Amino acid sequence: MSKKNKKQKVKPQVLKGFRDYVPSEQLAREAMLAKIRDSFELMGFLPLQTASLEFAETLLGSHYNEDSLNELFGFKGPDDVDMALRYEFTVSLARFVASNPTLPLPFRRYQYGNVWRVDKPGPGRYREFMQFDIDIVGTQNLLADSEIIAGMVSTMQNLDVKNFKVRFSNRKILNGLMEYASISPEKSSDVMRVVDKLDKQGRDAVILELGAGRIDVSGDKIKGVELENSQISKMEEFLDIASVKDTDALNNVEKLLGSIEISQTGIDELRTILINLENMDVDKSCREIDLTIVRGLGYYTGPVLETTLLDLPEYGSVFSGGRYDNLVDRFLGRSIPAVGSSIGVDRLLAALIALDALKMKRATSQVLVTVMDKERLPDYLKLLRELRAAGIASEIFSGDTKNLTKQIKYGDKVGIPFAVIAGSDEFENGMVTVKNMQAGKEKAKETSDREEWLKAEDIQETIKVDTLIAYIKEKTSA
RNA sequence: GCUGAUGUAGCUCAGUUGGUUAGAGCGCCUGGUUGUGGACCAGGAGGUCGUUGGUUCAAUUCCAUCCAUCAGUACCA
Repeated sequence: MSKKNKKQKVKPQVLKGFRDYVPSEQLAREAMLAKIRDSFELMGFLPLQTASLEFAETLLGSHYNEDSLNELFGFKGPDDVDMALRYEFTVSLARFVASNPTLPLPFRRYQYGNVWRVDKPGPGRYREFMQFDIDIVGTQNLLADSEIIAGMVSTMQNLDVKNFKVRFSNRKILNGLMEYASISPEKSSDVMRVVDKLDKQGRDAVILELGAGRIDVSGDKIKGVELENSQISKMEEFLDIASVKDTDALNNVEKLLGSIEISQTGIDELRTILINLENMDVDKSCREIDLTIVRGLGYYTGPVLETTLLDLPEYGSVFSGGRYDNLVDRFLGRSIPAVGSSIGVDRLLAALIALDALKMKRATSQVLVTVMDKERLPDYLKLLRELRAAGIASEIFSGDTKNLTKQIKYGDKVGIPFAVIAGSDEFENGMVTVKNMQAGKEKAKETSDREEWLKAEDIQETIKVDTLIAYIKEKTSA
């Protein structure tokens, strides 16, 4: 058949939107998770872990139909059950709360893990990705909303993210706006969706989409919401004042919508939150009221929250949420109010890597113990054991070669900062040689002569065996 | 989903106005150097030219199709 007898091979490919995390990325990711966890536990949040798979009906609720089944990783599982991978944690949290009636409320919990969505992948956007949520369930007290916002700011700060802003608004103001512009309930979610694009597409595009629609730069037609001109001009009145921030924005919107009860409630709530944030001493430069914030999700009922990186706005919101007072209804038939927010861990990680804002560690080992003389293996293992007992992460060269060149090359490639070398020269005198790989790397830049480089003195030192641990500790702490 | 662009080695790309053995740089492997990384030197592995079909004496090259990737856009519970 074919010219060569080729072995049947499986292509080593990953699914669209899925990915591997190489060790250096995973180390950064786990360091990030640890910081987030610390931030939330400092605020008294408790960990919860729920099942990755849920009944399709649990996840989708009233959306449980054919269309929505295509939008998630759903399938017929064992025992003939319709099930799906979770696409967020909030519904699972509601399910958990509904099935644990003795749970002390308010329940402050955090949860992190993978979620799965059938979305088109983009920069920092995957089909399997990690989210890290905080929520407070069982209270309408705006202190909860304020705590969530404060937690968002402090978490971003603990992650050493420099240039970010938590922006928030209130769905109640928008609900009143729908009333003001006489927009029917059927159209209001479409209108919200369009207004949500203001940031990305700009005011002109939004106005067009509220009316007859527009044609985008690629020539693609975008359907409009088909509002009346009178409705659109009322929306414009709002958009004009929405570009102003904080107290001024609230005062302006109060003039426009204050006569509508639900909007006034929303305005008052935001004022309360502002006062709380002030008393909590949350850095003003890290948060602001922005009345253009909408959030696509339909289940939000009150404050809505978003966090953007000012240096990378194209990554979208990296930490967002809001108040959802009706989600538990699905399971209980009565309301349990809740508010929460969620970090897109992988999106944020991708953004921070793109900003070069993370220290990327490559190795966990500080020391590589090389093996030159097989007869001396017990001595090498003793060194290794002592290093580890002293809390110094170490590994012995576990490859197949005795060739020292290759062992050192391995240490260089994987990024281990120190190599311990010992042969008969050292053992007979109770000594050991420690090579500083980083110093060697710098020296290599200065010299092109091999002999000179190998003889360079400050790259490695031969010291007494019993001073090895103190030596490494001193070098690594500096 | 829609619009457009692009698919040649692990990566970045060149190339063929259709013609027999498809190239470069980087990376990788081996040796120089089983007591030392980088640089250097010598050698080596690696390609169904994205898929399938069509036109042709002949297709990696032309045409169609599908698939994939990228960008924009839509949807996003």
